[in-house]
Amino acid sequence: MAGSRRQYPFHLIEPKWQHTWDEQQAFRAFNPGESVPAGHPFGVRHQLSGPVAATQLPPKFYILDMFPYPSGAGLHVGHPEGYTATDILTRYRRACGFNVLHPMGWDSFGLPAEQYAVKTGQHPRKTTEANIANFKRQIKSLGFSYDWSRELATTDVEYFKWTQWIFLKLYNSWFNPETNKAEPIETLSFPADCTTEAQRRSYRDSKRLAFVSEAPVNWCPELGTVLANEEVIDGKSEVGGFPVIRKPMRQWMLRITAYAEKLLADLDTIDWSDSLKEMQRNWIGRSEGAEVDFQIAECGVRSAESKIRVFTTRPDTLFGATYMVLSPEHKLVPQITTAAQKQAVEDYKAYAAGKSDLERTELAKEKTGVFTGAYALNPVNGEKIPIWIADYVLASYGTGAIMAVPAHDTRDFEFAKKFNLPILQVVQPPDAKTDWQGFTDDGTAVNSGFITGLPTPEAKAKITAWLEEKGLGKKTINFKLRDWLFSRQRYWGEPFPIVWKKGPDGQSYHEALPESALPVLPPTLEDYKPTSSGEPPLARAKEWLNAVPGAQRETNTMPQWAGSCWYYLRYLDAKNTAGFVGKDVEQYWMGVASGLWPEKPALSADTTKPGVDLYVGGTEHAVLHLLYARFWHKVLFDLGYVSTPEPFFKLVNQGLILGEDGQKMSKSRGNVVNPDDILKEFGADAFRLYEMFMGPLQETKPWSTQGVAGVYKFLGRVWRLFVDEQSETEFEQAETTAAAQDGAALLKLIKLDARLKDVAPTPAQLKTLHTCIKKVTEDLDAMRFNTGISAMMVFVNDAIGWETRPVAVMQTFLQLLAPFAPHVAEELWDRVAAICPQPPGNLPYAPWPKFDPALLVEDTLEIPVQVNGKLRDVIKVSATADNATLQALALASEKVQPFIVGKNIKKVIVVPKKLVNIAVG
RNA sequence: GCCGGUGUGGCGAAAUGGCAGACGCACAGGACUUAAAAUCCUGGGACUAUAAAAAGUCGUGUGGGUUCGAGUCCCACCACCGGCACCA
Repeated sequence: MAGSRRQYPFHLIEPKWQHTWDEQQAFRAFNPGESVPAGHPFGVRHQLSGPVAATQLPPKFYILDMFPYPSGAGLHVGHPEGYTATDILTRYRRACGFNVLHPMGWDSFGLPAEQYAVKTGQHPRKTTEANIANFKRQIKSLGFSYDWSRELATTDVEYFKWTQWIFLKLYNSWFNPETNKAEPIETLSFPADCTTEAQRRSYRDSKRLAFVSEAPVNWCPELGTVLANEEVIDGKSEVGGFPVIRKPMRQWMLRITAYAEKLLADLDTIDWSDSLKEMQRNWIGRSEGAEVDFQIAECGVRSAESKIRVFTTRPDTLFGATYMVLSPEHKLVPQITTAAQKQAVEDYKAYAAGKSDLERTELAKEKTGVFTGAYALNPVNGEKIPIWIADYVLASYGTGAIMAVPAHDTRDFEFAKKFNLPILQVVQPPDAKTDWQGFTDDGTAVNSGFITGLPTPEAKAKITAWLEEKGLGKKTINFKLRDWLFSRQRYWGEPFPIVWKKGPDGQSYHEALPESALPVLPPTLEDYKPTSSGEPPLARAKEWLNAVPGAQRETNTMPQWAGSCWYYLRYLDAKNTAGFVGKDVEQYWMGVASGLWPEKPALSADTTKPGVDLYVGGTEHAVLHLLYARFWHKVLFDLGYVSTPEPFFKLVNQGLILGEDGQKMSKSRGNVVNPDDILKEFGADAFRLYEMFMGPLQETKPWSTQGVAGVYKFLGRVWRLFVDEQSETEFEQAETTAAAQDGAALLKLIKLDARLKDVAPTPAQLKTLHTCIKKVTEDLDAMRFNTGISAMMVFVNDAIGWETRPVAVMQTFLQLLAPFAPHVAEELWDRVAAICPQPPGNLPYAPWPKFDPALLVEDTLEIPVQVNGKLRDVIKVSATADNATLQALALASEKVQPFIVGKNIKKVIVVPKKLVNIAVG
C-alpha cells in the first residue's frame, strides 16, 4: 500500500475545511433566547438573526453519542463508528432544516488516571487533561460537526458541582408510594411513635433516596474499593477482572428499587432494540408470586418467631412442598437449630460464608446443605416438613427462605435426590408422555386438595385467594434489582456533599451540606493509594476532613457512573451557572415538541417524540449507565426538573469492530488498528466512509484495511469527476519539487474538468441522479449507511462515462455525499461554485435535495417470465402494457415455449409491471 | 439451562413473498506504459456440456411445510455470537 499514488489531496483539504468550520462556528446549535450572529449559515438558512425565541427556531433534533472515557491509549476504530453514524445523521438533519444539537464531552473520572497517580504521584487531573487533549485532537481530525461550545468533562468543577447538586436532591427526597413518585423529604410524615429528634432523623434517613446501609457489599481488595452489583461479573470486577468478596461495610446506596416498576414499564414507551430492553427487563427481574407463612412445629426449640415466611412464584405447588430451605444467613437459623444439629449447622454456615462469590458460582453444580433439626407445618395440610439450610437459597432475594417442591423445581429436585427427601407430584404435565419429575412448566394441579384439577394459572389464583382469606399469605411481587451501591473508596471521583456529626447520644449521623457549599472540592494529596482497611484516600487529608466546624467530611466518593447519569442534560445549557439546566432550554430540546411549532416538516422523523431523539453507543452499558441514567432522569422528572419521564427516546447500539483476523481487537493479539495510521494514509473522509460501508451499523464486523482502500479509490473517482487530470499532475509536480509548500496556493493549481458545464442535464442523467437521491435519502432515514454509499457508487460509475457533466446534477450529488465525506464535498462544492449560474450557499446548510418520482418512471420494462417459478426468459415490454398483453407475450416467448408445449397450463400469474409466472402441470 | 441475535460466493455484504449475489474487496484478462504503479475497460456462485457460444442442473446452515412462486412466512433441528445464570 505504501508508495501508491495519492488519490486526491485530502491532506490539504481536510485541515482546510476543519479550520473553516471552526472559524465560522458553523455547527453551533442555538438555544432559545440566544443571539444568532449576523451571517451565521444557520441564520442565513432560516432567516434568523439576533435573539431568537423558541417559537422562531426550527424543529429541534438531539443526536447524542455516548461520551468516551479518555483513556491513555487514545481512540480506537470502534469509537468513530458510532460517532460517524451520528455525524452523518446530524449533517443530514441539518440540511433537512432541523436545529440539530450534537455535542461531545468526556467521561473523565475513572480508575486508570488514579492508578497512574498512585504509581507516579502525578495528579489525576493532569493525566486526564492530557488524555482529553489527545482524544479531542483525534476526534477533531475526523471532521465531526460537534458544537464544541458545549463541550464538558465530568471532572470539571463547574460540572461536578451540579452532579453533587443532584445528589442533594436524591438525598433530600423520598419515594411516596401513595403518589408513586419522589417527593421532597419534608412531605414525609412521621409515625406516631417517632417523637424525639433522633428518632425523626433516623426515620427520615431510612426513607431517603440516598441512604447509608451497613449491608454486606462487593469488596474488591485488589482495587481497594466496593463495587455495584452491575460492576461484578461472575464474581470478578468488571474492570480488571479481580476477585470480589462479600464484606459488611457502611456504604451510600441509592434507592433505585423504588423505581423498579417504572423502569420496567416505561421500556414499552421507548424505541430501543428488543435485545437491550430484554437485558434491562432481566436485570430488573420482576416476578409475581405469593408470600406464604409456615408455622414452626413444636419440637422443644424456643423461637421468638413462630413462623417462617417464604416467597414462591408457584403457590399452586404448595401441596407438594416436602421440606423448607433457609439461606445460611437467615436470622431464624440460630433460633430453630436443635442442639443435636448445632455443630453441623455452624460448620455449614462457616463453610458458606468462606466462599467468595466466584467460588459460589463455580460450585453451583453440586448442591450442599444441612438439616437444622427443626420442622415446619405446611399451611395447606398441616404436614410436618423438615427445615434445612443450603446456600442455593440466597439471603438477598425474596425472604431468604423457600418452600421446596422437588417434583416441580429443578434445584429442589437435585437437592431432594441428593439428600433423599420425598418428591411428591402435584402438577400433571399437559402431555401425558412427559415425566412429571422435574416438570416445571404449567400443567394441571393433582394431589392438591381443593385446587386439584385446575390448570396452573387458575390454581395459583385460587390458592392465593385462599391464603389471603386465612391470613396465611399474600400476593407479592419481587425484583432481582438491588439498590445501587453508590460510594467508592477512591480519590478521583466526586466528593459527597455530606458531613458526619455526633449526636448527644454519641451516635454519629450524616447531614447534607447546603447548596451554597457546592462544589465540594477534593483535597490535594501526596499519596493516592487506597488503604487496605477500606478507608478511602480522602481520609488522609486531615485539614480537608475537618474543614467544616463540628463535623467530619464524608470521605467516600461517587462512582464513575454519577457523571454520566445526566451529562446529556448539561449539554443543553453547558455554561449555566444558575442551575444545572435552564427550564426553557430543557423544554425546547427535551420536551414534547408538539404544539411548539405550527406544523411538522414533511419528514419521516416524528418530532413529537420527547427526549434525546437519537442516542448511539456500545452495548456494554446496557444495565449500567443506561439503567442509572433512566433512574436519575425519573427522579428529576418527579421533582419537576425535566419534562419527560424517559431521557433517551431512540437508542441504537453500534456493533463491535473486530480485528482483521476476525478476533476481538486487543493489544495481546496485536490486531489493534490505530485510526491515526488510517487517517494518515487514506484521510478522514475515506475512514468515515469505510466505517459506514463495512456493513449494518448494529452488526459485529471485521476490519479490513483493503476495504478502506476501496472506498478511498471511490473518493478518488469522485474527485476525478470534477477536476482536470492535467492540472492534477502539475499540482503533484509542484508539491514534490516546489520550495513553497503553501497548501492553499498548491490547491489553486488544480482546475475544474472541462466536461463540467452549466448545461441542461439529459433525461438519463436526471434519472441516475434522482435514483441516487431517493436511495440515499431513504437509507439515511433508516440508518442504512452501507447501501446508501453503494447507491452513490452506482451514480459515480455511471457519471464517470458522461461526456458532459451538468453542474446542477454534479452539485446535487455533492450534497448527497457531504454528510458522509464532508471535506471532499466542501472542496468540490466550493470549486464548482465558480461556474454556477447562482451562488450555491453554505454546503452544510444547503436544503437537502428532493427526488422527483416522475423522473424515475421507465418507458420500457424488463419482465421476467417464470415457468413453475423458474426463470425462463426476460421480455421487454412497454410500461403501459396491460396484463393480457404481458400474458400473451410471455406465452409466445421462444425460450418459454419448450417448457409449456404439450403441458397443461394450470394458471398464469401476472404481477403488473413485475413478473409473469406460468404454472404447468 | 433461560433470554436475545445471526447463518447468503474466496471475503465484507445486497435483495416491500416476485430475475439471489447490487455495491465493494481480493482475483483473472485486456488497454495505456520501455517496465511497473496508478488509471480505464472486461469477466466472474457451483456443476454439466461445448472448440466457443447457446443451453441445462443445482444453489441462501439442516429437514419438513404453506404458496403459482420462499433467502424472505410457518414448524422442528443444528452451529456461532451476545447477555443472564441456584432470583424460588
